[in-house]
Amino acid sequence: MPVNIRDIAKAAGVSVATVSKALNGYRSVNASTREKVKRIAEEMQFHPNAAARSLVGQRSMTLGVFLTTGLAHPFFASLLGGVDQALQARGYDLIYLSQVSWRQEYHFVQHCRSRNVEGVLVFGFQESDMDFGELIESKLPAVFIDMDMSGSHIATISSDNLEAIRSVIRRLHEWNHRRIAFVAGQAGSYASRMRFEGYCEGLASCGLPFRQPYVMDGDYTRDSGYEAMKRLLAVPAEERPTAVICCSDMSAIGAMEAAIEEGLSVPDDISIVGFDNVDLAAWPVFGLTTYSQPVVTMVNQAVSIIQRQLNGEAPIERHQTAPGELIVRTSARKPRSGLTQVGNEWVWRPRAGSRLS
Amino acid sequence: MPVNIRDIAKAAGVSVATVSKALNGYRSVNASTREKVKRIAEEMQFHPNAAARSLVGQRSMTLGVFLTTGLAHPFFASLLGGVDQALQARGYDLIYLSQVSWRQEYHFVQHCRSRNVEGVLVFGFQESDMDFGELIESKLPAVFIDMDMSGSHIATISSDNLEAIRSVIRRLHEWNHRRIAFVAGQAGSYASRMRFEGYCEGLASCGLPFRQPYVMDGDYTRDSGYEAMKRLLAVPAEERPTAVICCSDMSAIGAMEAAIEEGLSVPDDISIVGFDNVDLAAWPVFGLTTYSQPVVTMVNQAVSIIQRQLNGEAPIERHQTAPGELIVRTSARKPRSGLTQVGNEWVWRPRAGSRLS
DNA sequence: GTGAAAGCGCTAACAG
DNA sequence: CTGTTAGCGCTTTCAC
Repeated sequence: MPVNIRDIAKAAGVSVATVSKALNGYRSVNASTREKVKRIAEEMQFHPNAAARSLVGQRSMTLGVFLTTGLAHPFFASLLGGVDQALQARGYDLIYLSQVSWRQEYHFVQHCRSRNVEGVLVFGFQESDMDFGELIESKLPAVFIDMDMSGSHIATISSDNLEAIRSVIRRLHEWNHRRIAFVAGQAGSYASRMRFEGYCEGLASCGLPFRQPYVMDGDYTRDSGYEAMKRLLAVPAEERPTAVICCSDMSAIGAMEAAIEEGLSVPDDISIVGFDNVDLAAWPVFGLTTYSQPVVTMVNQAVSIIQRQLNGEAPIERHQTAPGELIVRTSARKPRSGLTQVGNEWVWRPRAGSRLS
Repeated sequence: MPVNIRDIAKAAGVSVATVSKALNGYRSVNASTREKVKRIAEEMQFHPNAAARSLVGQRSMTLGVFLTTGLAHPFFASLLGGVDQALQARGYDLIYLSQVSWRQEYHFVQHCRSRNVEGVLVFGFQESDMDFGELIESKLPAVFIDMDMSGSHIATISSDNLEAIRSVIRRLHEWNHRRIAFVAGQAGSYASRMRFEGYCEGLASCGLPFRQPYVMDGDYTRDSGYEAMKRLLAVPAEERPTAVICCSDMSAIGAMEAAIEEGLSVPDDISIVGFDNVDLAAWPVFGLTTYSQPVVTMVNQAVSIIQRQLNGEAPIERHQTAPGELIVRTSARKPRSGLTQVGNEWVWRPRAGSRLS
């Protein structure tokens, strides 16, 4: 049923070799025959068989995407969407390699090879309990997004987590916050580690003391944010943080719920900052002030890296970083009240309860 | 680098044909040689080249997934996750065909052919402005999820939208609701149409009158739910609905926000029911009572249909339907107050405002 | 500038 | 039961 290269060779009165060359834009074929062939191919709706192509050459024009955490977290869904766009623009197709295929007995890398996948993009926050050794040792080009890996054919790309949190702290400091807490992401995840470093550096650069009780474990989920906030508030009012930075929007939302449940007003009593800027963050109920990751840029860089690797081009910047920006909504903002200067210090003042909206 | 069928033929001291047959479980090959070949293949970590395989036979072992709406809506993300699981279990790979590839000049169907995709799964609520004609006319097996299509190689599968809403209404009726409103999904989407029918039938079967002002347009988004509720409440208190059924969880959440903003308590003043049971619905802030779609069942049915079609098996049930269930949380439940019987009728009684949580 | 032919890795006749 | 062989649709030398 589908038309193949021989059909169009026949129609154009040339050989299959010429057709192939013409279609692939080789300069060795006469301009006029090239145009003719192209025109006929167009007319006959010819589309080369990808299997045949990848069988002979190496180019399968497919990239694999491996999501360690699945699609439940909206940020990764949006990353996947971005990857799709980037690939589409370059004529690549995307094959979705789920975490299910990551079984000891199966061999992820072999799967990629058998599919002639040209490279893989890996993201998700489940890093610690996965073994990427085989992938790293293989010569399969891979880009890890917001993960910390290294190997000869491996690159990583991330938003500038360090500077992100530093800038958030600077901003909070400008807004007179002096007691700033941090809710971490999944233990062992690179992003969380970097953001924690940014937290420490940010505090230092603003001359604020680091206080262990202001650092909470988490795992990027709503529930972890909720629990973290409950614990943060379980101290005398004057010791409570006035601002909390969370490693994800989901945990920030959980934190917000907990704060409100405790009768606090956000942001007047306590400011909350998220990370990612997922759709949810913009909902009026949440109005989350959050650090927006440059998804499109990151994803485009990732795909470019793989392409350059495949073309054997210039030495690759092993670790690339892209800047995002703080989106200020209502969960953290220049305070109108709540923080009061007492002597030399800004302190938190309990206020009447208020509503989410 | 990767080992091929010839390598293992050599190692096993047999011909490539024998290896191929052994590996594909043909009964015509001696049990002992079969085992031997399999063992060696295992040892040498042989994985057949998918391109070669799909070039010769028809089986590419890939299914395409076409998401008309992208991944922003969490329900579709979870459907995609389900598809992935189902495919994994059957040894299929999933190629993600985004809406971007749906350009007039490109030809979706050709793309599938060139990739030797064995069949496609289509879902998303953007039906009206897409032209599936080419796909339907092609002999490419396709299953539409919650969409209304027909054609010789086309099947559709959906949750039982009609009965879903009928059952919701029955339940609300048991809970003494008499004024039940409906917030539609995207105009022209099959699911929304069916659910509206269910709404009408449900009302009728409970002996409740249909009132046009209780039917609101929508498009499955939070914003549309919010706006719909605002309009529903813009009437004298005694005419307001006491329960609102929304065609998605997102719009239900928007509706909830609007109700609370108007000083109503959910569910004491007004009950809200969603559809889909996405993760968000279970969050305590929302506590959404919602109709849970049987994602796993639907997706498995969809994949099975395609497989049977490929195997030329039994006539296919053109339209399959799967039952879901109402998940009762707090946004709608057996009322504790708020609705009061006056004479023969239950009426809504304004109450003091309350909080989301 | 063009074409004949080899071959990518595999499966499916067909012979033996 | 096993092996030989002819392709699947394409790209790529290598002659002409």
